[in-house]
Amino acid sequence: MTVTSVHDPSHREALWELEDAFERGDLISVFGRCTVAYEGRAASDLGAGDRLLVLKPDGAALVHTDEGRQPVNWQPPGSEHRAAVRGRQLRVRSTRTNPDETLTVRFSDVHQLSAMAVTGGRDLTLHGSEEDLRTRILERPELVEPGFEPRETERPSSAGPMDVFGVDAAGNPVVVELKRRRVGPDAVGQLARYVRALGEELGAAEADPDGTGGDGDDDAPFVRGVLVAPSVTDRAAERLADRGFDHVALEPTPEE
Amino acid sequence: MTVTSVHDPSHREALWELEDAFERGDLISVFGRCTVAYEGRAASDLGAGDRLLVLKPDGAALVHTDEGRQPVNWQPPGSEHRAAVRGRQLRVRSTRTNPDETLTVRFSDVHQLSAMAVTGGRDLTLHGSEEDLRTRILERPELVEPGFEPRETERPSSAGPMDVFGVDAAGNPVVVELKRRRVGPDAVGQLARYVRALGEELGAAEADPDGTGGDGDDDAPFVRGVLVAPSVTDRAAERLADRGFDHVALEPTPEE
DNA sequence: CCATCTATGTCGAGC
DNA sequence: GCTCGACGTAGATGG
Repeated sequence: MTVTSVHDPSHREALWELEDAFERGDLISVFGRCTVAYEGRAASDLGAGDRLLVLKPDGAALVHTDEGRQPVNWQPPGSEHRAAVRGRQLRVRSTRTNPDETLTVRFSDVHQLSAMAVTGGRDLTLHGSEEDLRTRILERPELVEPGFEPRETERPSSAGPMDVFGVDAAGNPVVVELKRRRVGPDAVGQLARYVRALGEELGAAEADPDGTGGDGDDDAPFVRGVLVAPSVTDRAAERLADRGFDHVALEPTPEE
Repeated sequence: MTVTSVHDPSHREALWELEDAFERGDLISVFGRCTVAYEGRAASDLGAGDRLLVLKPDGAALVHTDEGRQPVNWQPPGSEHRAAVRGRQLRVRSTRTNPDETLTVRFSDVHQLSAMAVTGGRDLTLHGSEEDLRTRILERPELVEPGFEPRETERPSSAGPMDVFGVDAAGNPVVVELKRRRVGPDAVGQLARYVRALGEELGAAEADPDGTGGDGDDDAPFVRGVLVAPSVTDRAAERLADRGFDHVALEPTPEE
């Protein structure tokens, strides 16, 4: 069987099982009454209570209570687990370096300990990401606006690579920033940096406060900024308006 | 006993145990071979493999593999768990609304199922946080610089509340931004927004590129910006220099 | 409920 | 190794 499990073990029994499981590289879960101490980037102490300790063969350690998605205490992958019996307690300690951090779980009672050898099945495929949004726009540029022509993705600039670079129906350069979900003002700032960088590179006017457009008399092209996202916060909308940028409401995947 | 646990249960046995545990409000862990499907803000599929499913009475659900601190799939607190036998599979589904999200775990084999009633012990005390840093500075203002006098914490401004507001030995207003660890350029931008907001409010010059100081002839006070953090990245240092701000190297807790 | 900010964020990519 | 930006970020706090 791939799973070993003991119910209400003595500390010494639990220690044997833990050390065997460490040796085998098992995924381990321990129910029990414990205190938890953490010392590292910060420091914390947690009084006695019933909790679930998960120990992974890659060094990750998680202490979960009955609430929250987040563990109440943890140690990242790359740590080293050790266990020992200290007096009336079973001590499980997970340490790592860089930064130096230690997580110590002291069990007064171990109610249940299980360990499972884990095999395969790490092929997670996530849909609806920013890449899906880019694909969607490259396949159907008119979703951005009629006449839009993508020219380049991840186009380099002094402000970093812009998501999509293209031209509009009038031939103006367009910087498109993609966000897979509702965005705040930070995304507008990011878009503004790309637009400014491209404007400087092309020797163009960055903005057009008069609203007279850049396709007129002067030769310098007017660089437009378009933010593609499902929606924007109020403050982001303000900043878009300030900068003269456009917002296109678009989901990373088609509705239904 | 506060813990129930079954080894290699039939799907029907596992279903009974799950429903009892839901009823009791237990913290549940399930080892088994399963596929995972998520549909909501994004969507994902995960092929068959051995994993650990954790179900919490507050509605949180976590699917953990043998690697990583993060669950490979999850559902936040506030979701509702349901279980059913569907053909040759035990299906555990966790759903929530706003946004509509569904996590479905289909077990072909359940190796081990445990459930524990959890009581008390949620009194986590965390040290070394940003609040500790503020406390430290208010108690010993000279750590910022000789003659510094804190006047207000969380002082409101049009750019939001600033961590600490005070005056320096020369009487210049000082905005102090606190960070508990090494910071990047974003923190400088935040500080700059506060300094500008305060400058506009006081009708003062925001910056002093000439380095002539603001304690001289003109009446308008010169608003200084000080970033207190253990250290800063190179790019952050550049931006600090550009803006004429100061950096004070300080840990949230005294060394040793 | 929405908007903003912090985090022992975690995680992955680029340098 | 460090830095930077994204995340189904989570979680807390204030309007």
